[in-house]
Amino acid sequence: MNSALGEKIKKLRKKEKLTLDKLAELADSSKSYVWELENNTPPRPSAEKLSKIATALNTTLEFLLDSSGDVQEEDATDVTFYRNYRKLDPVTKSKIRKIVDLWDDED
Amino acid sequence: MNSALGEKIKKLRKKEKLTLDKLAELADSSKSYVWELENNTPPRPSAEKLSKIATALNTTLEFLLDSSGDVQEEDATDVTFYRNYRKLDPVTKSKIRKIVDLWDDED
DNA sequence: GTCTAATGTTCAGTACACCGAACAAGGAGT
DNA sequence: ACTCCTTGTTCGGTGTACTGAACATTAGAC
Repeated sequence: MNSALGEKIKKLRKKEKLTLDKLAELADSSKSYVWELENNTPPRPSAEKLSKIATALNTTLEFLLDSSGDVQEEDATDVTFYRNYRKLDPVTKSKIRKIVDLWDDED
Repeated sequence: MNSALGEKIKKLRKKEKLTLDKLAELADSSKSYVWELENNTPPRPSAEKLSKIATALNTTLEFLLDSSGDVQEEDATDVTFYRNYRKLDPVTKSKIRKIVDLWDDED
């Protein structure tokens, strides 16, 4: 079904210059399974495993699962941005949201 | 391990006034399994299932998996905000990021 | 070319995800 | 009380996630 997942993982792993073994270690997994993820793509991998793999690859689970296109060049920055944003207090958040809404409207 | 996951799902489901059956249907699952998720908490549920459940509950997988505290009151808005943000073009994104960084610095 | 070390691939086995269907417990009527 | 309907719970079975260890391949070094 989701053969894109494997491609993404492999691509990101290469980008980070990690071996199967190393990624497996970082993600608390086994290299054999990481290999299967990249090539055979098991139908329903666990959220925990994928989540660990995602953080090891500096991306998010949501990105890995998203069936939409690639992009990913600035994915890492987007992720950290969101992490920072979420830690802000509600008031600041809403201020930011308003600003973004302005940009979002023109079109 | 993660008994918080079950609690979160149950809480959110009640909040959305959904029955086990309804949530299962929305999330393409079975009520028996949703029940297990809420009570027995299986050790490694699949990312896909949890992801569908997350969207059915208007939250994100990351939030469900996060072992940190609750918050969640404005989780829904945060989520949609991030979804909107990601669709913006890189230039606009970086402008916004700069703005947020300003707020992030005071502390 | 050979040797070695690192990386990648395969395979068999155990534990569990996930489902359908049966069963139990409310709850609202009468 | 009893009936009906909705919701929640239990249980057995099938397929597969995930692992460790064996095996294969590649890449240097000599």
